[in-house]
Amino acid sequence: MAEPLSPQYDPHAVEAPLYRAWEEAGYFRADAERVLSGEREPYTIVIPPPNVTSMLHIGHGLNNTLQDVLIRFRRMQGREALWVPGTDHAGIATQNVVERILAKDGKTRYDLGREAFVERTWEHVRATEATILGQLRAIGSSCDWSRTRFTLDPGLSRAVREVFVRLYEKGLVYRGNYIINWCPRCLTALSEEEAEPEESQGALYHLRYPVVADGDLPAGAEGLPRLPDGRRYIVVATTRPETMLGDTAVAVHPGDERYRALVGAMVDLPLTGRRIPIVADEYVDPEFGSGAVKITPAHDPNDFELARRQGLPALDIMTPEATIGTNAPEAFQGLDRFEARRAVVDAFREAGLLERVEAHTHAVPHCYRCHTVVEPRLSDQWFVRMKPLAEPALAAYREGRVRFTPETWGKVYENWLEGIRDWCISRQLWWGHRIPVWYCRAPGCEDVEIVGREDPTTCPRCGGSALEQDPDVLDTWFSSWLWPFSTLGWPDETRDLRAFYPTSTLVSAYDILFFWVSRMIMAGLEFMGEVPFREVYITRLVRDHLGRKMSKSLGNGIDPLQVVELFGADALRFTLVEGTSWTADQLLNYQDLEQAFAPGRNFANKLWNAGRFALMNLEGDEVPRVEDVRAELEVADRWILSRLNRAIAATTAALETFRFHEVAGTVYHFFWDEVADWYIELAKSRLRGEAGEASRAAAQATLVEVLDGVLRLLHPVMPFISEALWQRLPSRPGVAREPSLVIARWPEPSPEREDPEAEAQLEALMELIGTVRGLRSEYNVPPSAKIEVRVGHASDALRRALAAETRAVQRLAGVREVYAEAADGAPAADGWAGAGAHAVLRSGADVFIPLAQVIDLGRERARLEAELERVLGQLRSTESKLANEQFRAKAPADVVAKEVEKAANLREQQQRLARKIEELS
RNA sequence: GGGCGCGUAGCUCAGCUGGUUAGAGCGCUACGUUGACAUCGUAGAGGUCACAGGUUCGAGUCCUGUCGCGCCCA
Repeated sequence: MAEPLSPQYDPHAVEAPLYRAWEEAGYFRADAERVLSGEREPYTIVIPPPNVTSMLHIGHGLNNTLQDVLIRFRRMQGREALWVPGTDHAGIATQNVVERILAKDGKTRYDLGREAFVERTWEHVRATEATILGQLRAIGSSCDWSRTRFTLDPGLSRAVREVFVRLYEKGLVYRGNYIINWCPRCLTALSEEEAEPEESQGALYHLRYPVVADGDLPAGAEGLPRLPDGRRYIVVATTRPETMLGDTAVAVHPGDERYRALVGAMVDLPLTGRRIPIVADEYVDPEFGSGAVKITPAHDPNDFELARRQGLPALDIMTPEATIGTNAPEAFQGLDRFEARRAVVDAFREAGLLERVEAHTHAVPHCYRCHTVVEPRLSDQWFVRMKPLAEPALAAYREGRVRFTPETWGKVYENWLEGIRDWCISRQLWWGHRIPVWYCRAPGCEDVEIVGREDPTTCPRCGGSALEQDPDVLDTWFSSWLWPFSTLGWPDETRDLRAFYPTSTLVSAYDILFFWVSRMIMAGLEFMGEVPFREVYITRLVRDHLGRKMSKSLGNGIDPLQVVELFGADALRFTLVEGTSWTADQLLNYQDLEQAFAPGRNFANKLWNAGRFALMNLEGDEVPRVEDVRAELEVADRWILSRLNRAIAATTAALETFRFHEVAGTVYHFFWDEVADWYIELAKSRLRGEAGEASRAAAQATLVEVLDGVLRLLHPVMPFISEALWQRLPSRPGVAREPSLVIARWPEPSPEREDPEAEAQLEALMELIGTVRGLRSEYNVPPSAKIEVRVGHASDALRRALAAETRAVQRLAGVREVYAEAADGAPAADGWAGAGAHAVLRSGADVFIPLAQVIDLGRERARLEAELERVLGQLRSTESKLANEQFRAKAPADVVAKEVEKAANLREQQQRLARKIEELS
């Protein structure tokens, strides 16, 4: 060993150099040839490309750690593992960020102009992209960096264009004047998914619209209430009174008796001098408010639909900035929509037309990027017809070609697809994929749309060259939905595409299930004819300790790099993996990183020290293989090898079923509770050579074998420390060794190492040691005082374990001498005479510790009586089960047998305890 | 309004197809510098598994309802 290891694990000394070495060795690079030749089965993950807006947060830390766990696991299993990394240009978000930077110098994007602004954005993006990829490396992500992609790369841009053209040609992309979600701050259209509803406390305003009575009162108006001036009026309720300036009708339900006769009549729309009709439509809920609703087609999606059905005009009264525009009365023009609301309400009140105002909570849509209240707006936009794409995506799920874990997300996916609406894909932004559509400006060619794979130069109708490209760009998700195949080279038929598509697993948080996951499935089926991935693992979100979403504005985020800095990447990863739940978001305290991440750091330190101890005891020796010392293996050796077998099986099963919490927990407990707490302790004297060379060699062989196994199991979760320790393990003659854990073989359980007998022996031994320690503690026997222990009625297992591990028992329980009753029942030395502490073990054995000086007979009796009470309680419950004929008749035989055995065991314990109590009386 | 999920120890959470008087980490208490580790060790306290019914030989686990919390969709 070159130099002694420090007693404290220092992740910084280990992580960066190891990562560099792995990368240089090319371990993360996948080879399509090995797949195409049939040599290896592929395992592919495409990263959910982080936005290039800024650095990664802890949620990315979780998501990418889980991907790395999977990819490392499969790589070790011998799959051709490809993890495709990359980033997303994030249209609105990135443009916003750069605009904010410009704003600091008092500039807007218009000051720069489109070209310069885009150039400026590229600068920003190049910097953040590098930061992000660096962060992924820092947490240990084993991505194939040679395949790094960006959604605006030329190749991916070509894919976007190809897809647009194909969908256009199929009639699935269309342009139209529809109502869309508009962000008046970002000044762009948003998709349905990008408008996030938020509960907010608003008001329901009940407004009076006078019915027009030129001469005769219209039929049906007789029952209506009157204004002081005698006019009849109808009441409409709205949460957005300012939109009344754009009303073009009042609607009632056709079956509503109150208004039936009024349909076709006109009302005077207050403040505007306009007259609008009363129409009937099924959409109106007669139970809501007065049963009459105002219709504002240009500013409400439902009203828009109704207006189309009814052939009503739409009157747009707002500017793109959501101030009142020129279609509204002059008095309101220029007011912001919220100012206008107050002004309209005031005007109604003054005119005696405000019936009442009541508090009303409702969901108001907000821009998912800047949180401005979204304004439904009528405008020309590009859409994708989604129904034809959704149907195959539904079928793929229902036929099991794509599976969700946890499977409850499948239902959410299904639900969304069933109610899918067309997707608005145009954005009034500068940053993104320019829409590949040109319009001819020549007279008579106004309706010409030129859509093609190549930029057009002339108009196909007039042959002129007065062409103008659509100024808008495409929704970012219109490029990311192609990610699983565009990153592999599509639309070219590349070898990568053939080798690695469909990918294997997608890991994504639930908040982008609709935005991204579902759409990728649709795109995969449409353009590749196959699902983009076989399985989807949906992660929960990381929140702060108060359950709040982490956000910049709250300042409650956690920077993964800071965690790496403080505790190491392995500690970060372990904490995240261990804390992963299928059903609950993960809470982490940003104010107390120590509390949040210490478990991972402590575990790393424990690993380090156990490894350090082992290495100190192996140094300079040629350690044999376990197979070569089989005859010398002692019970502890056989026990830990058997336990290793179980850990291998459990870890593998947990990884295969995405039970990440169990992956971490299994390795943690096996290592800490069994290897460190028991095996190493049991083996210490042997490793020192106190039990002879053969015993020492057997312990060394076992120790190396167990460390080798557990480090392999640990590697996907804690790649750095596992590799650091594994590299230092001594090589064994006849054992071929991979150059790195990254590409080392994943362990498999070997049936011949299963050893229930050894497990039984160790279980009995651990119980005995635990009991003795408990009694010492009970009577405050100082750690330095060596005591005597007498064991009676020991089971075979315990007797053998005691014989084999006398020295260990002495050390671990602070025992001078253990006297075990012989197999033939001959009493242990001095029998049970004198004052002392008594116990009865589950294994049926009696324990007696002579403690004449410290024992308190009354206390001892009370303790045993409490113990007896506990045993009796269990015995009662067991016996009542057995006394129940239904139980005997209906419960499975093995369950009954277990209860019978348990009862016998408990009865034995009960008798022993009773006898001891009697002896003390 | 429709749908999904959660409520288990002071805190964060396990508990997979119903079958040990319910577990872990952190925190807490007592003791401990035993040559791997005080980022540690040993022992311990701490829970009517939200509540009420039901199914079952048997319910933290399945069903129904109630209360509380959260999310998604309209």
